[in-house]
Amino acid sequence: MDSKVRDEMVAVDKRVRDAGLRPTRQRVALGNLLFAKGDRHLSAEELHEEALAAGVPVSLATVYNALHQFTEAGLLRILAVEGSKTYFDTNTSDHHHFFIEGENRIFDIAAGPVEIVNLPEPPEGMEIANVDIVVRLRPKRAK
Amino acid sequence: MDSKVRDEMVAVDKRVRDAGLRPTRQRVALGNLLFAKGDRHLSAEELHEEALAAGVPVSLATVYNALHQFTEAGLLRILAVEGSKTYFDTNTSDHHHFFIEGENRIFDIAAGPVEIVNLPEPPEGMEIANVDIVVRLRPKRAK
DNA sequence: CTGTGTGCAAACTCTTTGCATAAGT
DNA sequence: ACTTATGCAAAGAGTTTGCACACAG
Repeated sequence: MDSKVRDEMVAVDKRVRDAGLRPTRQRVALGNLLFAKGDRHLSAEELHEEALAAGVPVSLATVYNALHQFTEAGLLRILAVEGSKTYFDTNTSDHHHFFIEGENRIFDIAAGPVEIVNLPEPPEGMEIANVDIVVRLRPKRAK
Repeated sequence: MDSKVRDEMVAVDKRVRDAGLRPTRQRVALGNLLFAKGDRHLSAEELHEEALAAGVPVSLATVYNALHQFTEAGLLRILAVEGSKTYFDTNTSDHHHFFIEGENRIFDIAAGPVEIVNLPEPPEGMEIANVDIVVRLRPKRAK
């Protein structure tokens, strides 16, 4: 194994530990799949399949557990898209998404210049947790 | 029955008819519940309960059917909020939402001045169907 | 060792479907 | 009459839970 990969695994181990979770085989393996390749948008089932494909025989229930624990720890965010499945985003910073109707594909909008103006104040006693923008796309129809 | 209510029911009948749907008792009754009171955010189950409470013994399957048919006809929109339930919005014009974490409550952001600047171009061959902004709120924590 | 995590299967929730009956045009 | 809609119950998808066994500290 080259040193870069090993460093990543050490880093994931630390992230999991810092989140107050035991760095078990399964959690570290899932963490590696999630965090090693940049920003990802995954459902539990997709991650489960990836794990099996990677030779980590983790159960689906454990994948759900890990995803929720990571989310509580701030390592993941849940994406607000309609549809039956829950998607998790490995990028927890403020950024936004394109969503392709019909295909259930999601990808990031480059974070840079997008900005919302004139957002109203939240009601008394509430504060803004975050702002999600979803730009729903459809195939351009022929003229 | 006063003339205003009767006029509303005639209008709903026409909306349903214009959508290419037979104005059956159930669809008209559901349409009235949906459209008579301004903008609403409802799940299928909530609408079902309202219908029963209003003395319209409609089945849950029919509520789902009607909601989807109305959505296809452009009379409703599906809200993009995470969570297991699907919410339907009776306001189909471009507007945005506050979402209260934990309570699953949704309400409109006054449409007026909110604006997004510097939204990137959609990828080749795609066009924007719509843009949803969800502002997630949480209770302000004491200082 | 001790306690937390995991895996399995069963349970649960929300939604959709199939088919006989009822209602609209 | 003819066709489409409805209601019921059962199936389906996604997710969660309970409990015995395994593993990390």
